[in-house]
Amino acid sequence: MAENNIDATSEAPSDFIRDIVRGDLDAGRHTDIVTRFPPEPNGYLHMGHAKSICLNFGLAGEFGGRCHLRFDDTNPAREEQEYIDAIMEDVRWLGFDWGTHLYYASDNFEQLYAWAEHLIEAGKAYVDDLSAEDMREYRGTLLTSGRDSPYRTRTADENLDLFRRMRAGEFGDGTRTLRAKIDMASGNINLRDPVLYRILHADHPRTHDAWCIYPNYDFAHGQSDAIEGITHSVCTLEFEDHRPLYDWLIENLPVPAIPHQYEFARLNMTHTVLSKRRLMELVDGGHVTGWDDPRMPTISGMRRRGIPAAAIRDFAARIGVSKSNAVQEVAALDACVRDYLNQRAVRRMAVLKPLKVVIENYPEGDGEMLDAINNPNDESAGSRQVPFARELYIEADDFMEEPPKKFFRLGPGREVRLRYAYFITCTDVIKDQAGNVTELRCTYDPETKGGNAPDGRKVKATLHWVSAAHAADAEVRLYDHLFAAEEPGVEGDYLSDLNPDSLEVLTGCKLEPSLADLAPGETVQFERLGYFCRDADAGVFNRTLSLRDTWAKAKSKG
RNA sequence: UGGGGUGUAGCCAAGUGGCCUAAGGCACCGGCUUUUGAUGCCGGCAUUCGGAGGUUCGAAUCCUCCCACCCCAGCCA
Repeated sequence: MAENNIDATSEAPSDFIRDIVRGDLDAGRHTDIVTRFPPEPNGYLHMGHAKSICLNFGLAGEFGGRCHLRFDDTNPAREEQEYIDAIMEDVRWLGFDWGTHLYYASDNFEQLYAWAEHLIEAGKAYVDDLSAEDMREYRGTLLTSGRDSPYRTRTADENLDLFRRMRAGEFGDGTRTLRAKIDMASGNINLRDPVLYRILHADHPRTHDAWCIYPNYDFAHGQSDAIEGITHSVCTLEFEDHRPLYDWLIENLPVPAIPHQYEFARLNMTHTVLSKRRLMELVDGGHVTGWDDPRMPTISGMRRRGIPAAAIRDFAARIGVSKSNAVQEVAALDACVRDYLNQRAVRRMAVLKPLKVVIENYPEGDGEMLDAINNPNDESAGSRQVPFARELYIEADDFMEEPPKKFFRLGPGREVRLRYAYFITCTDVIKDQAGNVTELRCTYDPETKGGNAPDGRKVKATLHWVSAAHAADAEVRLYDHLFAAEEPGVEGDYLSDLNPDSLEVLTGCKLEPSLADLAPGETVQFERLGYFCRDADAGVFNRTLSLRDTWAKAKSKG
């Protein structure tokens, strides 16, 4: 999969954000657009972030602008270097490049501080001594307006003095804040004198102990946008009512540029959760093996699971961007993964639940090498040699002693094709004491080498197989939805919706020899089964996704 | 009468007064092809756009009222 960067969807997406950008460009409001992806380094990136990354970098790419990667690192209490590193790796893996435009909100701390003093001098910000509890009380409620803090009328000089002493470390955490002086009666709670700075004696991953006061999101984000020259600051819907504050700060500060904020609906998907808080709980609670557990909707989890970056990009393009709260079915993502892998993944044979087969009329000894096509959808993928011999393994599910009418695989007396090999007929069924089928005795027709009968004889099924003597052993991990419920947590605790069968570990699986040298991280198709990815853990394969299986569906319907 | 949003098929989503008796994708249902019961191909799938009124020759698109759902009361982002 070297050409992971080629997207399946070629048409340029159209949505309200792109309409706005196009309009701004056409009207000459901007000659170049600049966007940004602004993660807080307090966790790993997930599918929801992927949607945002594709939007922001996509916009820059489509309209000839650029997209910055900016860490919104204004809360040292929960940010870590580990997350910064992981985030950069994930964005790059997704296929995007921020070039030299890597920024940190913390790089702006000095400028932000100066702007805070500017607001104080203009009488538009004040130092408040209210405790968090009192401030909540003064803020009012959704239905009632708030009241002015008793400290709201301090003079600019007094505020300046206090604010400088806050920076100097004279006060303890939580004892004072810097607040914008806007309107305690506003219907928009974000405008009821929002906190701009808080005291936090904490070690910051980048500035360490240089500061003990930190700007919060509202004071850092828009101003960082202005400093970087961001033209379109795209965020999610929950920030919609922060926009008046965003604009108020931009208007009241001598910023070098005027950015604008636009909001779109965040991604929701069935059978999973997309919130850093919950994903963190799954990791900390040991419900998964880590942020990169293949069942996680994190970018690292999906990567380990074998999902190609191009499929994720295609998914982002297909679902579009809107303002309506929507829940995407995972099936839509699955379709993107299958589309991509069907075209690109090389085919191999592997038997997950082996059933031994002995071809009684086949000569004993080394056997022979047979030619097998690597990808019927891509001639350039070529072919390979697969060893065939007297003793083989076939999939246990491909045999039934008493096959029902619609089952057309192997059964006593039946003839089927072994892919790229021969037609075989089952002549005898060997069982153990308990009556379990342990081995099949078959005969083959030497005339059918390669898989076709010269007499035109047809067969109803083609089975995958592996030569017993040449097979490599492997552990294969089968994954299912992490959550059994479509929307975890709609009723009760979301953890109670965890799917107890989300992981099935199969050992003693038999692989064709070429699979032994597959590179970790590469996804291939196991014929008739699905797509599988070699894990970094040698000898382990993760199932990316099964193939569509109309037989299984028909069977379950009865 | 707190503020801000959203409502188009099972799930997404185009559409911005007349080529809309409403794109496209996913899902689903048929048929054909097939050395993967995969893939591919063909066909089906909203006389209707949250509801009710109104404006207009003409409305999913404009107006009014109503209904439903989502977000906001962190010194988180």
